[in-house]
Formats: sequence, structure tokens, C-alpha cells
Amino acid sequence: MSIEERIAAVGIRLTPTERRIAQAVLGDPTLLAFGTVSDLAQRADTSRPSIVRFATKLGFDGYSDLQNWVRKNLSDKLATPGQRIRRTKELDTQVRQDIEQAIDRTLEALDHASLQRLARPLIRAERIWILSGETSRAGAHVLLSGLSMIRNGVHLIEQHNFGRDLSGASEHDAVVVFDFARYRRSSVFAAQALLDVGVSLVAITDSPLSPLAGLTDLWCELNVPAVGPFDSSLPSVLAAELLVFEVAEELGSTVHPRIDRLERIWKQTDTFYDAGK
Amino acid sequence: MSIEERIAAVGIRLTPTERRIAQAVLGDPTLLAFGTVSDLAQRADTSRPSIVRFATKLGFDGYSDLQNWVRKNLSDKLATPGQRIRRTKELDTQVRQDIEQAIDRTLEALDHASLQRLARPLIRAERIWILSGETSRAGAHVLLSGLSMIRNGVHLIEQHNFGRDLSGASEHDAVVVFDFARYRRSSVFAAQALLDVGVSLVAITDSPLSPLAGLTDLWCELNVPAVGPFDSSLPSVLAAELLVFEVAEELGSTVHPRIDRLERIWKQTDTFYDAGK
DNA sequence: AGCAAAGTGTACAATTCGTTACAGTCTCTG
DNA sequence: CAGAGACTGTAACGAATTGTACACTTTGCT
Repeated sequence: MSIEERIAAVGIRLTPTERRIAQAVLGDPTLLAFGTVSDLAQRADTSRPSIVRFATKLGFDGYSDLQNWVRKNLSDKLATPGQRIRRTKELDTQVRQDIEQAIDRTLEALDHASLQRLARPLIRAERIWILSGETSRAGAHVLLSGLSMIRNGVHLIEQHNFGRDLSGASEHDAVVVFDFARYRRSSVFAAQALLDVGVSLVAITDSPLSPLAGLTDLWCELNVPAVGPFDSSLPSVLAAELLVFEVAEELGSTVHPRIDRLERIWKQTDTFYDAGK
Repeated sequence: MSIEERIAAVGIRLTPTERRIAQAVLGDPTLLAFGTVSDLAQRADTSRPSIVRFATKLGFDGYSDLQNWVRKNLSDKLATPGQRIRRTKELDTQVRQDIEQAIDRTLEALDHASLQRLARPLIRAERIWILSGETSRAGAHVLLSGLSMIRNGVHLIEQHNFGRDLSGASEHDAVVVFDFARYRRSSVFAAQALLDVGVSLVAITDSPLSPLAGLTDLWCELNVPAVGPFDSSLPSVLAAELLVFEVAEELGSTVHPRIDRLERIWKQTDTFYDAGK
């Protein structure tokens, strides 16, 4: 039941003053949710008690009661659309819900605008470095293998030799760091060091509280669910694939000859199983 | 600018208490819009002044200032209710649908019964070999890293040395092969050779027509969508995670001391970044 | 015209609010 | 181990909150 219906239900029984209040309320839905009695009184050009009486006439205990009711309704509306749908078909297991929600959120977090922002450094960069901890290695691998197919100079750095492999990084490079809760010291420090050199930093992490999110504007937040005893890699893999998608699209037709070449090599080395033979 | 970004901007400079507050705020977006200082303090298990300090650290004059800012942002969002939905329904629709369908199908294909069947060999096997081609490497990695945490003798074999590494396989072993359309010759032949030795073969593939599906009863079919120019790794990653989940559950409490040991090593080597310090 | 009832605003009481000052605790550092 | 500095909770205060009692005005009916 919405506030409109609630007002309509007592519509004809409203006094002139109460009618003005109703009009104000209907005109600005946030007024009830955020405003005080005084605010409403001023807006409806009346006194505070009239507001309270208005609330009681709608069937509430007082203004506070009315306001809480409105806020509750509004909270439900604000819940993500994915969440709302899931709630109804609750036959599924917890894991399934978690996974689908995580995928949904990832897709929402990486809408086209965000994706473009994050992908831009990866298009122009001379070299791309990919850093990742243990748990997010799958995403890092997907990014490596995808980007490698469409451009040169992509490197995945294992944590134990950050120092050695990154010493050649320059300001024309970009680095993508995957890191999730239980942030790795080495990832954070390496990212900081690279930033100091002037490398563009793209962070794939799981919270605005992540130390990485504080280092750069180019970050995105993923929701990482647990599948069994460990954290899922699905969000980071999806993020990596979307990034590859975006970069490929930006590079456009220049990637085609590259893929053709790859194809030729595969054919020559007889890589694939051909059922016809 | 969103509240998440605002928090991220000062992320690393937050004290432990403020971090708790941030978490509460990020967890429930309506808390800031509707809640009072006392509400927040109670939710974050701290005192009211800490809430105010949190607000000022974010760059506001006080809590009221912060709340008004949040409410204004929220009002703007409410003004255009279609915005949130429209954003996801644009160009991304096709990709999004494909992905969600692929996830759904994977979850359906790997219901509990199937999962049990596929996981059984992985519990008893002396050693586990994991084979994968280029495109499904992400799933293979997830399986390797997940299984390694809960049991011994798990090996990922790169394709170029199938022969060398697999020569020691015995009938007490199990092998998991990931392979998708454009089936790799090497994977298929290696699988065949292992079968001949008596190794249990679990195949993760994309069609009943796959050469692997013809070799064993223990196979599952995944639906692999395209994300951009390349095939997605999501289904194979999900399958791997579900397998790990199942194996972990079957092994039960025997995995706990193993994980504890890992935890201790991490702590000793100071692997993680602890913002609280 | 007179009177009752409904409508409305003023005044006040009781909370609760956000904020500030201050003191205690913990953590580094020399 | 002493002391400085950061961190955090307690106490207190003025401002603002809601709700209610009461008085004034308007309305409508006899």
C-alpha cells in the first residue's frame, strides 16, 4: 500500500488544511521521508499540530509513526532490483542466490560508463602489468589471456617477484591490481610504488575501504560471495572478461588481423581435434 | 560523487572505529539517510561523538551536513525512478542475458546428485591431475587452488608436457579435464591414454558431442557464452568452485586443521595488509 | 440569534537531537 | 620506561524534535 492510496482512502474526509498538507506530500515524496513536522507545516502553510492530526487521521499513531512507515516502504524500493526478484523465488539454495546476486551486482557496477573509464588506460598503455593475490588469480589469468590476444605488452606478475619484474615500469604503462578482503601487503605496496612512478592504476577490489580504492579513482567494487569454504572467483573473472570486451571494442578492427594470425598458428600446429578426421 | 567514493577517498586514513561505522553505512544505505546519530552509533557499536568525527573526516561540517548531502543525492535518484533499470537494459542486455543464462544452466546441470557423482573420484583418488586448454585455464586454476587447500596431491598439467608429467599416473588417480569447443587434440589424446591406465576421468565440457563425453560417464555439460570476442570462463570457474565445495563437504572436518595451518603460515609471513595497525 | 461542534493555531512539556569539552586508554617513540 | 600523540567514550548543554492541552475562530443548525 502506497502513501497515495492511503491518502485516497480518507480523501473526502480531509479538512481544507489537511488537503493542503496532502497536496504538499503528494507533490514531493521525499518530504515525508526526510522532513520534520515543522518542515511540512511550513510547506503546507499551516501549524505543526495540524500535521500531527493529519498523520493520525491516516491511521497512524502520530507523525513519527507515519514517517517510519514511509521510510520502510522507501527502503524496500531502494533495494536492488536483482534482490527483489530473488526474494520471491526462494526455493533455491543460498549459494545459488549469492552467486546470482554477485553476478548481477558485478554487471551493475561495471556498466558501460564505468567500463570505459577503467579500460581507457589499458588501451593507450605501452605495457600492462597485472598483479593479483592468490584468491583472485583466476580473474588475473583471464585478463592476461584475453588482453594478450588483442594487444602486446601484457604481463602477469606473480607476487613473489614484484620487485624484479616491475622495476622496468614507466609512466606510459598501466597496472591492473586484483585484490580482495585480506588485502595482500605486497599488492598494496607494489601498487603504491607504481603510482609513484606515474603508472596508471586500475584496481579491482571488494570495498571502498580497500587500501587500493584509496590510491586511485580508477577502481571498481565487486561483491564476492563464498562458495563453500572459499571466496568465489566469479566476480573477478567476469570483471576481467568485461574489461577485455571493452578494450577489444575500443581497439576495433585492429585486433582482427591479430586474431587471424593466431588462428593460422593454431591450424599449422594442428592444435585442435577435428572429429571429421 | 557517491558515498562509496567519498569513503574510499579517505579509506586508508580511517581508524578502526570509523571503519566499523563505514561498514555499517555501506551495508545499509538507508542508515545515513534516515538514521540519527544514535542509531548509527548503536549499529556500529560505538559512541555518538565517533559518528560526528566520522562525518567531519569525510569532509562535512557535522553529521547533519553529511545527512543532508546523502538525502539530496537520494532525492535526485528518486526523481528518475527509471534510471536504475534503464541503465542495465541498454546495450548490455544481450551479454547480460547470456551470462545469467549460462550461470543458471551451470547450476542446474550441477545439481547435488550430479555434483556428488563427479566429486566422488576426487575424494578417494591418491593424486588428482587437472588438464586444460588455453580457454578454460581459469576454471582449471580455480580447481587447482581450491583442491590444494583441502587435500594433497593435486597437480595442474600444462598442455605442452602432458607426456612427461602424466607418465606417473596410476589407477588410483583421478583426472579432471576441461575442454570446450575447438577441442584440443592433446587433451583428448591425453584423456584417452589415462583412461587406458585405469585413471578415473571427469570431464567438464560443453556438449554431449564432445569427444570427451564419449570417453566417460563422469562428465557434465556447460553452456559457454561469448563475452566480447572470446568465450567466457565463467561456467568452468563456477563448475570448479562447486566441485571444490562438494569435495570439501565430503571431506568434512578433516579439512579444518589443514586450513588452520595455512592461516598460521600466512600470519607468520605477514602476508596480509592490516589497516587497523 | 444562539449554541454546539468542528477546525485550527498558540503555548508548553518531555524527549531526543547534534555537538563540544574533557578525561581516560592505548600505542608508538626515544 | 617515560612521555607525546592518537583514539575513543562519558558528561553536559543548547537547540530542535514530537505530542498535547487549551483557547480562539469558524461553521452550520435550530
